[in-house]
Amino acid sequence: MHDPVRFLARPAPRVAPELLGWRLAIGPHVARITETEAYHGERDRACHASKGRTPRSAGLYARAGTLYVYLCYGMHWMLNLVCDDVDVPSAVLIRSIELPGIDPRASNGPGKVAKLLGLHRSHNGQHLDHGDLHLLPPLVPVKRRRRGPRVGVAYAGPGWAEKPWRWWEDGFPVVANRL
DNA sequence: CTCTAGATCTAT
DNA sequence: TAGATCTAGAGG
Repeated sequence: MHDPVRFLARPAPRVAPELLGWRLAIGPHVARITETEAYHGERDRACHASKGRTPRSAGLYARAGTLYVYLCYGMHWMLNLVCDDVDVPSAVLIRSIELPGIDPRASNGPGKVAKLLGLHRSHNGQHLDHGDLHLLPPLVPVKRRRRGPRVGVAYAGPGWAEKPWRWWEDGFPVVANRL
């Protein structure tokens, strides 16, 4: 099952751990995904769809393989790969990547990821099948998978803030959670 | 219309 | 630990 879109067409919490090791290709870059985070359903208080379908969250309800790219804190673009079926808001945030010749500490954070890959507003709503960003199956398998709570979602409250929906490859630098 | 908080990062 | 920088979404 190496068709990227079909691979993504499942709930984000199931896709996110398996997405480690897959590669993002755009222009001259081929980045290996080393950290992911899942957001799923309107009940997930950390998900942008927690307030229902709005102009911003609409993309989360699109078909698997759609890109959900949004501006965070007024200065960082976040790349999400939409998952699951149409009308089910579900997506995986790409938190860290590995790029040839680049220090892993320079590519460990969603803001850095988008910046390094040159992603911004115009990529929002694009689809993997028709845009300039492509998802390729793993070449180098993931050695060991680690799991923990999502970052920066304390506002989501009990039950959602601590949900261990973040995964990363052991050995790669991870951004510590803030309290 | 106004206001606030935010899926961050960097420098201090 | 604070400041940069901006916009979606809620409330009036």
